[in-house]
Amino acid sequence: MGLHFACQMSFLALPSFLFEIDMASLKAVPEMDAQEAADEHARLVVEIEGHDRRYYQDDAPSISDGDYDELRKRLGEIEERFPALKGVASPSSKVGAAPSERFTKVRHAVPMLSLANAFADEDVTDFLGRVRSFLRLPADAPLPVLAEPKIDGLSANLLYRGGKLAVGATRGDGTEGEDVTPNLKTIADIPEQLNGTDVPDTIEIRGEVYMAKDDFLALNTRQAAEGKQIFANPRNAAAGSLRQLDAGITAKRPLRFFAYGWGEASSLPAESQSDVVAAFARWGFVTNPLTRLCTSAEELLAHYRAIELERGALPYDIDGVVYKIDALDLQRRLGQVARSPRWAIAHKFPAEKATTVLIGIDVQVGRTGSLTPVAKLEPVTVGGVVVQNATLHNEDEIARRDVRIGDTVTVQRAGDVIPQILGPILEKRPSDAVPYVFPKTCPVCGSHAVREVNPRTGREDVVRRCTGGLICPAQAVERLKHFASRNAMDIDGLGDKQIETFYRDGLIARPADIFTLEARDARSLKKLKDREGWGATSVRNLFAAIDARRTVPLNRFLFALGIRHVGEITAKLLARHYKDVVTLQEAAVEAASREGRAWNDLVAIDGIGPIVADAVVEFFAEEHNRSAVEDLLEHVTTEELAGPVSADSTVAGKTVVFTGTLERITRDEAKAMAERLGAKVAGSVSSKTDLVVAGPGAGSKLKKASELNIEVISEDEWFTRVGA
DNA sequence: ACCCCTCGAGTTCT
DNA sequence: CTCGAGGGGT
Repeated sequence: MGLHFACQMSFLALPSFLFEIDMASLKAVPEMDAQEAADEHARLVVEIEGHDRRYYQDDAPSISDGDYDELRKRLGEIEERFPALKGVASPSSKVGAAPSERFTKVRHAVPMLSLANAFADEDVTDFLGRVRSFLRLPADAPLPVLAEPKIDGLSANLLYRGGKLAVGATRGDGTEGEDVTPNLKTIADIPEQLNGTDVPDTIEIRGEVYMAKDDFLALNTRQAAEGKQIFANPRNAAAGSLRQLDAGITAKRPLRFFAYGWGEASSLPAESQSDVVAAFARWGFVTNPLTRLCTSAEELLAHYRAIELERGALPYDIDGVVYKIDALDLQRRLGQVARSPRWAIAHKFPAEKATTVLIGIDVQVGRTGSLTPVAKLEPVTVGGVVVQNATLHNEDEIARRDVRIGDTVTVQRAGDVIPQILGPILEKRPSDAVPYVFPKTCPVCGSHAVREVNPRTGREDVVRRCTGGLICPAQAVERLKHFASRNAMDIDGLGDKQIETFYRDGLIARPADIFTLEARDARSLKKLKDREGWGATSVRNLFAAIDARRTVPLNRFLFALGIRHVGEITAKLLARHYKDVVTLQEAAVEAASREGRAWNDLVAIDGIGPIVADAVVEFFAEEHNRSAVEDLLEHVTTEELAGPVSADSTVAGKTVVFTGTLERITRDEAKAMAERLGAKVAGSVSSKTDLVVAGPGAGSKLKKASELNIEVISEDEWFTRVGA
């Protein structure tokens, strides 16, 4: 969706007010009038929900448990005095009796990870090679791998306590899903009670909820006959059926379940993936019959091809084959990278392709000024979804593929999600089609758009950027969206749509304007609540959401500024090193001269090199950026980044350096292990290092450690210390 | 001087 | 999710 602005939009200078909220001592509840109570209630709801989200989803609570309890208590008091405020919108309804309109969120005890993908045979052999080298297994050592079809459904997590189904949830974002227990209980393949002598006290069973193909067709026939919604494919039908608020409806839908894995478990009935899954079958689950234990790459690939041949004849949809290292001790040693395990991979079937006509190319302007071409396509169904847009990435990509407007092009959904344009079908090219000429000026503000030259490589950057900066309305809007977005300032109710209209109407032009919105609205004749689509409640909620972010963790604030090359992680690094914005700004200004300590300090931070440091320096060198930050700080207080709240291991929060040859595990394993225990692994010894683990052959790092008086231990001592 | 991995930035659709 | 760039190690 492109932005459509009147091209010559004047840059709006908005009055900036000093604004202070009256955070004076809270009134005793009985003295409040209904309006005050409603206001405070709304404010508390937003604040509590924000904390909940940070706690459950981001794993980064920003207040103490005690303070959080205070907020909940205050909310309870107000609701007791003004029961009308107890609504579905209140987080208190989660613990209260009122049934929520949505499903309750459930946090998975062990996150539900996603799998890395393999598309070619080579990716599979690479995977096995990586596993062997990570584990230091010789090429001829046996390495059993379990292969099973990847069912195209939705994964679910079933928590059994004492053998009884306690909670069933969807995968959600992997960390937190929705509680759909009553719905899952209607599925015949899901036992409510597990039978067996080796059933653990507590175990989370994981598997796939799906709908068989013929059941899906029958359901659609029935739905059509009753004039109800028909589903695009079995997966959508399964998802729609599972997420019914009325479990009675789910019961009438022919859902099935294959068990294939587990999350938290108080104990396990076996020491290999295949044996544990076999135990699931004994306990009463259905497991997939095409599961096979293989011992070589050839065998895995043969099984893949066998399944691929049988694919059409199978009673359910599948989109690939999953390979899992069978031995659980090896799985544990392999651990995980980012959010997928290193011991499993999904070998996908080739993506479905379709052809359609390229009817146009839009150019979007990003917050950094980047011009991104987006293909406008004649709508076409690919993999069960109608695709109308597809990114063309950049200028070079269009030239490389030589796609022209009017061309018939091949489209596929890569990794099953993002549509990709593979290229034109030349035989179908209209005779008058001309090569696409990428605009050299910004389509929104008309400024020159240039490809910067990378100072390191001397090569041109792939992206062309609008040089309009401040005067480009598209950039201004995108920056504001970024500022308010969930991982940045996280201002609820100030979404993309709102920002676009507020900007267009001159209400918000710069970040600081967000925080003066309420005060200006109070004086304005044209009130927000009179705008179309707005009411008194939504305005109150918005102001409450804004107020809730008048204090934010420094890392969020820095990320929100949108400094080039400073994303979430780098913002955290900066926040950890400089305890407030002013300190960072002073350091950046000082570093501009490259004399004195400031520049060296900046580049010394692990993860920050000259390019990133330069971006920070340049940001604060701009007068308008400094004044934007200054104005923001009139309204926003930053707080220090809370230290990593991690496992109570002895090395949690410590910075560890591994050096020399490690004999029991590889370097990668050591790093993964330390990180699992909440430690930060650094590459070189500095004053920030807490612990050095040295193997034989350690050299300069060991010397440096003793100079700095840092504790050095051996690999064996490391294992003792972390209790492994 | 390269190679690998992580991070940033941009994107689609339900 | 994917691509390219940046950082850091070899």
